[in-house]
Amino acid sequence: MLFARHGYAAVSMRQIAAEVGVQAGALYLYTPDKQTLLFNLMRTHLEELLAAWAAEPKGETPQERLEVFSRFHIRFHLDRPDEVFIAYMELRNLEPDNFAVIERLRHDYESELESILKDGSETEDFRVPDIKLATLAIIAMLTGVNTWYREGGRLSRDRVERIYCNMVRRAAGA
Amino acid sequence: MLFARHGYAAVSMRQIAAEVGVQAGALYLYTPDKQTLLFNLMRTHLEELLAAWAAEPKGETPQERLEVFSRFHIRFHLDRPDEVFIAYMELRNLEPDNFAVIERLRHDYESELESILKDGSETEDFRVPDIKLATLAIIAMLTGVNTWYREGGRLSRDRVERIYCNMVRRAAGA
DNA sequence: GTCTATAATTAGATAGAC
DNA sequence: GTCTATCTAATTATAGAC
Repeated sequence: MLFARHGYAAVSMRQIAAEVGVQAGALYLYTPDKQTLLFNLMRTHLEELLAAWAAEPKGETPQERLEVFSRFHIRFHLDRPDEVFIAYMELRNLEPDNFAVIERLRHDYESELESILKDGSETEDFRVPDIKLATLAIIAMLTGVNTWYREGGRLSRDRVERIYCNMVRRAAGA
Repeated sequence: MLFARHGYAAVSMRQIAAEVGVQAGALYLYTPDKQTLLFNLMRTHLEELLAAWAAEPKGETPQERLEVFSRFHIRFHLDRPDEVFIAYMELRNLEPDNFAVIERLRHDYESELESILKDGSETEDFRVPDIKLATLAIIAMLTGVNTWYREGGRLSRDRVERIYCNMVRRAAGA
């Protein structure tokens, strides 16, 4: 997607139209304006993320749940590099109302990991000095895969998932 | 800085001029064009990062060196949120030649952590299945602090540094 | 449903007065 | 060294033909 490669502000409606194969005016049959186009891309992405996580079979123990989450996060994000990039990079180009909606969705997702770490801390499966901080640190680490992973590179996806799972597990003090 | 808040492409030379307190034409006394302005911001930031790291007193053991690096990284990045944001977000707006220079500088910095992890793996201070991957994962985790940390928030900087050090140490299998 | 044409605005960059 | 004025090109969005 053009937004991912060049950024929302740098891409014109004409360029988008050319990529889709229509003239610029025709785009306005599908979106009221450029801002709404960006907003819907990001909203759809995050709603799909939450729906996919809800449909994921959960583990029993906190340790299993943490591993399931880590693998799910990497898999889902590597499958959608463009959408992930946009969802992280274009937040500042959202108008305030749209921004609030997106932030809410993102927070809902973070809460899923947070509750795993919280449960695991109470059962002493994990040892984290600060649950919120660990949540954000682990998500940052996992999402970082998207910045360097390339299909057909040195490491297979399964190998990457396994290594990151290991680091996450240890970062959580498991 | 305006580039950090709204993005390179979204900010006009007129807006920059207004912030500095001059008219648009006067900016071209200080930069040949907008692209060079962005490039110099990013280059200066990364050169200062490398210079500051070079001036940092290193530890003796791999474990000490990893802790020094983690604390240095967090401290330096929290001191310059705007520059960090720009250096990470505006890579795609650099022209190819400029991009190559910036990427080289970034890689030089990553190599510093990589060599710590490599040395520590050989002495068995650390246990990482893949050194390059651990390097990128740790840097992503540390840089993630900038996305949520706010001065005067719930946790002091020293506390944040300490917690992250702990997670990094564990992620490295120390 | 798509195109062409265009309105209204804004962009980066330059020229010349002072 | 800065400002005013301006050039050229590109922008979002709309109107109306087909």
